[in-house]
Amino acid sequence: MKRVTIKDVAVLAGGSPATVSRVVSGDGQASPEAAARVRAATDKLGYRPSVMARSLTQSSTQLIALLMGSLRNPFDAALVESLSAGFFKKGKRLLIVPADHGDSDPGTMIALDYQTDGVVVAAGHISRSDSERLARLGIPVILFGRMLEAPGVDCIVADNIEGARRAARVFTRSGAGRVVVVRRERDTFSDDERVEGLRSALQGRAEIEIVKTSAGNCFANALMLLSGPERPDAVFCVNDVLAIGVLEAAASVGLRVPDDLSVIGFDDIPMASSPSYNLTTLRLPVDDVAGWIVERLLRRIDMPGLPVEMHRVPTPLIVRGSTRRVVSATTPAHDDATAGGVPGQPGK
Amino acid sequence: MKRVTIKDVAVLAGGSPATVSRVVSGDGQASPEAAARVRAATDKLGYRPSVMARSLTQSSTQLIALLMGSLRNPFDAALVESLSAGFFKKGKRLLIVPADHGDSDPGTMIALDYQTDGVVVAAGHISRSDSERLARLGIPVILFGRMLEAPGVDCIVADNIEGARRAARVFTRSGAGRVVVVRRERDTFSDDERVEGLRSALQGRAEIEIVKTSAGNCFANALMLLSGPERPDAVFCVNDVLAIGVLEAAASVGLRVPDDLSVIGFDDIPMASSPSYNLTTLRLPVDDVAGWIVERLLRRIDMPGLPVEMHRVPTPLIVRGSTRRVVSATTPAHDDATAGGVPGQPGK
DNA sequence: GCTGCACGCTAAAACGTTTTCACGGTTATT
DNA sequence: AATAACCGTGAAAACGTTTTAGCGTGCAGC
Repeated sequence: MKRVTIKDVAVLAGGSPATVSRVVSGDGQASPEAAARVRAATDKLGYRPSVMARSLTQSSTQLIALLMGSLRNPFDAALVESLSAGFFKKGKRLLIVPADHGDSDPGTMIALDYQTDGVVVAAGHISRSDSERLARLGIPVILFGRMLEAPGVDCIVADNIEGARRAARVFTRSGAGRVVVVRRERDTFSDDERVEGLRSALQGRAEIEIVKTSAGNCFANALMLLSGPERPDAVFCVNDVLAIGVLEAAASVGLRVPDDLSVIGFDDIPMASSPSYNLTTLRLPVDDVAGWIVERLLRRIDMPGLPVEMHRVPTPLIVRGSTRRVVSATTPAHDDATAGGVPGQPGK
Repeated sequence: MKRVTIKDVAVLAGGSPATVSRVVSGDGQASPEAAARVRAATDKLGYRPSVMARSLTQSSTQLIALLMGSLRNPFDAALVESLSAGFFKKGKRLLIVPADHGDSDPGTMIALDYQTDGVVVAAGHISRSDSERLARLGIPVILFGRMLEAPGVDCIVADNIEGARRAARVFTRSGAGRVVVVRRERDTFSDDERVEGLRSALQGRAEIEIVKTSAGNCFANALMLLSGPERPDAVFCVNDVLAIGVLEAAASVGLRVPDDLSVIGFDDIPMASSPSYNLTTLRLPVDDVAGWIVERLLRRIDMPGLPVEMHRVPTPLIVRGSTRRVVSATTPAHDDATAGGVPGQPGK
């Protein structure tokens, strides 16, 4: 019922709390006999130091706040899983903060309340002023999916523009004249970059229309789009979930993919490679992203003075069955539609 | 750089730390003027009480440990999201502990280290001895997906047996003679119940074969199964992800669903209702599960003496296109294949 | 005009650690 | 042989809160 404290261990081991502390932390020096006695006592009592008490005297709580939004998109779920495993291995614990609601405050507050060692914004949002406030208090922040220039804030973002360009090249090469871009309702940094990248690469070569939709309504919207009079030749979706909605709508109205319609997504979630979708997409490698975040945050916690880093993670084009294979005899040299390498499957 | 403490507020407000504490906690009495001065000071300094320090004197840390395994299955991801939102609304924070590796220790340890107010085992595992240890220390535990009789441990489990029976009824009614059960490689409490429920309901009416597979290999295994000489008439899968693998294999070998093959899954993940799968399944209502867990854990934290509760959540059959519609003229009375009600769609 | 009481507040103890400081006792250096 | 360096240890301070005990003050009741 009552917690076993360092004092209990001390009296059982016949020493002082200081000695016990030194033994369990492993740092300080203690005589072999004392250490043995302490060790025996801790084992017998099942003693575990209180992180709460420890973090009073030391600065670190070993806690990382993870701002996350919805996990409905499998990519986000995978990212959270990968982050959680990565940090856990390094002895850091994740405090999860739902950041759905656009308000950025909760994350900041919790980071302060719990004296978090760092903050990761995985699928949520945080305002500039909040991140600056955290940085001022010496709490490092890592942003995923958004560039924000602020002291102490590192960013990691997919190479959206180059990815979108690769998609554009696939489209133009197969002679698409009408291209539709499907994006989420809320404008995000990454989505903006993706459509802007596509638009700039398609400049003049194709007519572009932009459709905004939620994941839930994507099927219905795509249905309307594809059965309308001005049917597109190609659809670029800002993520795979939307792309799958489009594929389903296409199947539903009897359009053949890729003959009648090309579709390209973004992320390369496991579902994208399932036989019934077989979606061409730009891969956003989850484990690379998570790995970078973990490593970078730990390094910055170690040395807070580090200059900020803006990391772009490459987005290789994964060619599957939702786009036409081009025979690549027509176009002369710079054939890099399949560039970027295809390093293994997304899942394990 | 330096944390603003209650003392800083006290000197600025011209009072003592005790007064400040009483004002911010709202509990104690303080004169209106003093309260105003304190309030002004906290605002000006941006003071936030340290949860760490607070939990030294009080018992509660407002932390809940969440043991979770992989989030690859959308159901698990949705559960974590729902739990996180639910607890957050109640002022509790979630500490996530990856419990993939079968070892149960990490969760227990972390619960102790951080003096967690409670533990939720969402998609992981915890041993009997560990949960008993936690209970002995006054840390409530809630188990999802597994029944474990231990003091202080509440359990919530899907009504697997009744669900499986409903599936069995659909199969027998459409005259299935060969039924295959697809389950995960690792035996879990829920999976055991599901196959046992099906088996007992099918007793003598059909030949049953059991196949174990991982989600990743499900497609390949189903391919072999369906193209073999003794093709089944119906497949019952222990979750929707597996069922979708089977559906894809069926499509791939040219089997028509439901004419040549009936398929039933479990969970009712959003994907199951997508037009290309249209999977008949047993719904496991995520938000109900999460809601019960949140409410139950909070109540038990409030009053630790509560008798343990074993909750079964109903699993209504959701009839879609992967099973044959029976005209229900043949069978006499107890036609409850579609019983249990169909309360709305799974996602929002 | 005392006693008693409620009120507003402060000083100090407590929570469970880590860490600094000091103190003997060895052992090494001259 | 004296001094220095070192090692193992314990007492005590510190971390930022909450809470208990106590201390004046002013007001009502006798």
